[in-house]
Amino acid sequence: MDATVTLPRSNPLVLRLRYGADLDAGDRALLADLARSRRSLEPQQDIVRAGDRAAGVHLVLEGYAFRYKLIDDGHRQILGLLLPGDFCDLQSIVLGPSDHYIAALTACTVADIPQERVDALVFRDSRLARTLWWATLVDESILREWLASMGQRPADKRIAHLFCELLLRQQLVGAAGERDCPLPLTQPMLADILGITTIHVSRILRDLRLAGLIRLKDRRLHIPDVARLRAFCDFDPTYLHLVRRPDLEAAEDVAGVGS
Amino acid sequence: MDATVTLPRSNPLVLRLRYGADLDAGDRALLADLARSRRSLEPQQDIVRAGDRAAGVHLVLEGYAFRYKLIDDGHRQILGLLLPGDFCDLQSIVLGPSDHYIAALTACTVADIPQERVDALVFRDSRLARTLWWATLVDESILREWLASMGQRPADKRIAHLFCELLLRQQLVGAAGERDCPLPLTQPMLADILGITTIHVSRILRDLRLAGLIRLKDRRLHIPDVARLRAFCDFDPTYLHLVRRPDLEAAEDVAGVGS
DNA sequence: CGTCACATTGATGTCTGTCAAGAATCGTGG
DNA sequence: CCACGATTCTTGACAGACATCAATGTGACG
Repeated sequence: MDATVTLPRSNPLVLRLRYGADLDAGDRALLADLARSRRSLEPQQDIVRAGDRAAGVHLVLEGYAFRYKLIDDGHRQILGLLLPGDFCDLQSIVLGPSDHYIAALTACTVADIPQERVDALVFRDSRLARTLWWATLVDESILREWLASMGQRPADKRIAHLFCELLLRQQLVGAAGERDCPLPLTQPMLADILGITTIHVSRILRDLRLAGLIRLKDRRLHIPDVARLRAFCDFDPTYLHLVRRPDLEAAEDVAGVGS
Repeated sequence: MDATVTLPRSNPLVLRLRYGADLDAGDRALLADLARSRRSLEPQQDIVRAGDRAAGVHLVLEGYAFRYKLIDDGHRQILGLLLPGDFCDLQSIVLGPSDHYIAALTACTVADIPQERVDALVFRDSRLARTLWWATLVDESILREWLASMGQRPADKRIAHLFCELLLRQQLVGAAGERDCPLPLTQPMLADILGITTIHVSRILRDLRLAGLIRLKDRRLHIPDVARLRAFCDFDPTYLHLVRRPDLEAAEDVAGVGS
């Protein structure tokens, strides 16, 4: 619960957005500047509440956060995990009040960014526009994968798939090793992510442990053989969109980016 | 399967995007112009294939389309339905090759729009930028609701919730009445949407019919008492973001929209 | 008229949920 | 340092939802 997620040396936002576009020093400076006003949050503290008028855009700098919805007054469905470098509610500048909740999972540092600043970046500078939009689209892509997982994968592979994703996403921001990463998720949280009960999470984790696929200790996840776990759950990282595409440069020219 | 979805009198794209921003005549003309090159598709014909280099952006003008993923070679998970006025792959101008498939569900008319044209609109004109981005963000919001539904609602309420959503989304583009709308989904399709088997879909539909909540005839869905069905499945349309927000105008001023 | 996909129903099995009860862990305060 | 409560985590017994297997009926279409 209080496992501290390592702070990457560089700005996690810049680390993440490398995959969105090739940013120059000026772009990076603009991005880094967004993270100036920092705020610390307790675990479980809400960052965004559904229906609230958006005061600004929030960015996770340290720790984990998560999105969730409440269904039928009592059931909570976790909709996604937010790691350092992820925007919580970039969409609010367009959509307005959020339709879901966002809360700190671990102790967190977040940046509060005034709407207008992001707004100006998004709708004036086309390369940054592309990059910030890219960030929301990757979110959407991850949601599609989670939905596919929920619908078609049995619970054990669903957990395994989630673990593969978390290892990789944390590696992106320098918060994980080759075969291990922080995993500050309690079993009740995992249950809400996977749409199953805590009790089942416990049993499945035991089975995965017995199969030698994972090891959990001190709120860290160890994966002895990443390839084996990936094969087990049919993990294909394409949906994270981590490859720079050669054809994007051409598209950027068309859009008239040439600084 | 071959039920023809009514063509709204006005351009469905313009009808849909009304909720994204207040567009002037010039904006509407630009949007309408996007839909000039039309193409007809057979049911089940793929519009976008995962991994393919994106040739352009696709827009549904008539009929239904759907997104899906294939898991473990054989299991298909439907990730969303695309109705007239919905972009299939607006995200491709930023993300590149799609990470999922998109196919026609009924006979469809789609517009093929060259990447560059959308690209120019998105990254040059800030009001249209906001509007097109809005469209993708609503997609994302619907995905979150589907995921929540999948994780926390039992199958019967999941179907009911889907039906409420479909009735409303079709009303938006003038393709539905007060209490009925086209429903060109076969039971195997519904099964893939809900993550259950065809057999179960059949039984659940029977139960809903016996409960007097729905009637299905000639590929149309009739909902005798919409309020009752909404109550049954806890349907709250907030996630569709159909309200214009007063504070957006202010934000638009900041972004320098005032044409 | 035969084929094929869709739709319906029954019998049975399995995954996951519910109920119940301990055990382990952790933060807090005495 | 220990005690305490509060979460977690774990395990068992049982029930229910949904899957699988099988069979039959229906309708569209060549």
